Amino acid sequence: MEDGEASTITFLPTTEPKPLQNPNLLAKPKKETKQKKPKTTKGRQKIEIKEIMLETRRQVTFSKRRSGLFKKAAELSVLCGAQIGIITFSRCDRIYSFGNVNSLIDKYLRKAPVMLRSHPGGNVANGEEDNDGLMWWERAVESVPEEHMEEYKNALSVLRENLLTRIYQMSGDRTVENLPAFPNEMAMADWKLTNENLMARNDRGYGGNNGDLEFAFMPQNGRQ
Amino acid sequence: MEDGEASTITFLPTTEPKPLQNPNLLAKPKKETKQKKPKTTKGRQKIEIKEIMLETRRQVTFSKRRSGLFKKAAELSVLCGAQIGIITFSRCDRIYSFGNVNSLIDKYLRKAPVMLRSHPGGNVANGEEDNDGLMWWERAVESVPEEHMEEYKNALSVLRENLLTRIYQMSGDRTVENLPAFPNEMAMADWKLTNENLMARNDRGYGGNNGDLEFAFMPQNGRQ
DNA sequence: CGCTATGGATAACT
DNA sequence: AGTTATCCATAGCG
Repeated sequence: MEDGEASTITFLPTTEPKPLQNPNLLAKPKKETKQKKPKTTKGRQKIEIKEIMLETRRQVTFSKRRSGLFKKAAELSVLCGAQIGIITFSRCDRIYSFGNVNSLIDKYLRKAPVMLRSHPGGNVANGEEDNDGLMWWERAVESVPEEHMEEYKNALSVLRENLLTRIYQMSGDRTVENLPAFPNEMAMADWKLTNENLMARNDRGYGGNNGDLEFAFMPQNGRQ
Repeated sequence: MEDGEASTITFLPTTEPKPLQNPNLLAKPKKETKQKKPKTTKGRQKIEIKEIMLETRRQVTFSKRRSGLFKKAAELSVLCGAQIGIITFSRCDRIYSFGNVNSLIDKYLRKAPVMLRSHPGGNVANGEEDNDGLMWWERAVESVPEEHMEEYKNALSVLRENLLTRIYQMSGDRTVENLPAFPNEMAMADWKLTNENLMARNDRGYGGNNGDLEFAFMPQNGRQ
């Protein structure tokens, strides 16, 4: 179960029970015992997209729709070869996530790296690496020569500060991020903007030689 | 536009054109001009959930389904008062995101904080704060007294290292995170697991006094 | 990008 | 949890 071989769950067949017969005239003989039931339920009605006030109903809807959302995400991922991660916090702050969120967060943060304005000598685009292939911020403090320690500390301080404010500053680019506190109506507007293809970002942002040093969480070698 | 007041876009009305008439007997008189069109298109067929090989078709599907996914997410967010963030990388690594991803990443990372095993003196759960209310890692390097500089540096080094490995170590809890490289079939299995309510995490993880120091990106005061 | 037919998600009810 | 009737997302085409 360590490498996610899905063990015993049959993931693909579950989506495709595949009666492998003529797909038309699907005489679904389910519940033959009570085949006569002209109109018992009202079926699915249209509901208004507004916060559900009744607690129980909201929880049921949350569970159902979350399942549906994750299923759609899985389908999209498979169909289009995309990586998708979803983070969901319920009202009472229970977290439900889908996909390899950690890896995606890593990738996401890497896409819009923090700019380090001061760092010890040179910039990384010019190949200012250590001899063991590490960027300066990856090196242990002990390996920094004493005469560079001061600026190293400064740079590290800036790095740390950038890191702390990272999350709140990344919105400078073309992503839709200017929500005040996500007051639950903004989601629609968010999707509205999203739907308008406003958030497509193709900034490579890595390996660029713009002179500034870019910070990335993890260069290449994920330590598994 | 700084505080995300959504400016001129009319978000709610757009979702609800709301004919505000009797919702039944919706005689959709669309395209009255060519009302006779017995069967022109084959409509929607069932497709197999398998990677679409034809490039153009895959892109179209990606666009359509991504829109649908984001719409569903928005609806879920509004209906249930949940915070939802989606990160999507297309095959060619274009990123599309939904929701206040930064804030959610912050919250997500805070839910399973990095344990800092060594830091200068005391642990934060015991209220080891600076007099200006900052945790030690938030303080500038310059404010660290000289006699503590050495251990400060060590701790900062550990912090940085933890930060780098953060993303790959967080999977120790009950989240489904053990995907090898997201090889595009795992998504289904992932959703399968998800669907089984295996990823509900109610670890508070914050404010706990387990003796270890917990690291959080940003304690409380997001700088706007 | 629009249209249409249909598969599938799901609100309401057991 | 299971069922069903509805509604909506969307595959396949202009």
